[in-house]
Amino acid sequence: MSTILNENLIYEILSVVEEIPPGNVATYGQIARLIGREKNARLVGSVLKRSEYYGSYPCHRVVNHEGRLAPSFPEQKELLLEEDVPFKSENQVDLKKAQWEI
DNA sequence: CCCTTGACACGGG
DNA sequence: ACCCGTGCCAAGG
Repeated sequence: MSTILNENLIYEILSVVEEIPPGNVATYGQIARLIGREKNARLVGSVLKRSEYYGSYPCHRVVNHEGRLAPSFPEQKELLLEEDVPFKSENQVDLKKAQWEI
């Protein structure tokens, strides 16, 4: 009963992440808005941090509102480059070109 | 129940 | 571009 919120959140967040097309990225805030929780961007991050526990999701396609990559996720850059995601600088995605448009 | 954490966001300087 | 303060809120201790 009391864990339903947690489970719903994880499900909603991961099902949005799953829909990000290859070659595009979404921001934490964008995902939060898409699930109707605009102010919960930090929560999106903490779910993705342990997303491996829930299965295989393209969590490398999620960056912050500046296009910066996630700390403690060294493989992220290579995974994005493999999909030809455009970078603006060494560790910053070009959001103008790469952000997922709904 | 209170306190701290945090893969965030946003506005200022 | 960088650093800082503030707001945010579920989760974990």
